[in-house]
Amino acid sequence: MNISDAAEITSLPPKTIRYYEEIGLITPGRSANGYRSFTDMHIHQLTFLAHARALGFSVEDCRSLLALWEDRDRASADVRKIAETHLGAIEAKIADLSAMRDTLRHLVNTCAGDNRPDCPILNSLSSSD
Amino acid sequence: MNISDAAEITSLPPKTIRYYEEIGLITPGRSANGYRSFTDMHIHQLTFLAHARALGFSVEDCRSLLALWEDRDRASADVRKIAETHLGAIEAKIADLSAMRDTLRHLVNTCAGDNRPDCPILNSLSSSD
DNA sequence: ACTTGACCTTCCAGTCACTGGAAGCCCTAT
DNA sequence: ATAGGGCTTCCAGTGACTGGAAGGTCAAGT
Repeated sequence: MNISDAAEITSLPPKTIRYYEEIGLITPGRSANGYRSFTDMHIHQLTFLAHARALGFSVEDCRSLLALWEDRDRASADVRKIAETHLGAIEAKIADLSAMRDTLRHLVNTCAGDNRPDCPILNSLSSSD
Repeated sequence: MNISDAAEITSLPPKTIRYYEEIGLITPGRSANGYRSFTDMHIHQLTFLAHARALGFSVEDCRSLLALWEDRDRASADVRKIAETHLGAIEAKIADLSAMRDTLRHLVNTCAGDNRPDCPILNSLSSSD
């Protein structure tokens, strides 16, 4: 299977698949003409990677998760630890963004948004407290 | 005022201040010895930038906001538009992250996290549906 | 046989907003 | 004179791709 088929099946761009090979996440074979050749195993790996990335895991986390997935002697605790750490990071990011959202919402709501220059948004950004 | 004083006052790293000059956000003068020289105006600008960045505005948004701030004939509508767009982006990001968080939380909660290899997290990542 | 067009390949550069580090100049205090 | 700290510039790296150029390969149509 060539790269565009793998791309279609996994919904990953060909560029991304090449990148994953470059950083050693997958190692597809090569056909006689030099084209990458993807087997079902590679498709499974790419699907796994796509799902993990969609959950926001870093590529390095994905590397670890993929290794655990392929290790029949893994402990689920190792997987869970990675997931918990990531979950914590996501929750922290949500908290940060929520604080920004609240502040911004307030500022947007108090700004007239007309032709006049007075603007609580700018006032807030320039205030030193 | 030298860069380390400006950095302390604004809580911005010296490197960041140099970067802001490099990309044309600020244009501090130079002392005879070649050191950057920061006036109150620059401190105000840097403070403004630090606040805007803390609210998640991109550097390019910051450039626009700074220009509006310094334009006495601005329309607050222009400021508000930038803020609204950014607010929308933040809300979208929160929605994305919240979906990830919910999925991850569920997976983490259903994973035993012990020495056994069975792991709903890996099962979920490898499932094709 | 030839051409067209869609594939595929590699390699280089750019994204965003810094951040680290090296090499070297400047200033003050001892 | 020297030691230290602060300042300068420049280069490279971060994460995870993404765009584009230059060129090889393949199948179909004429």
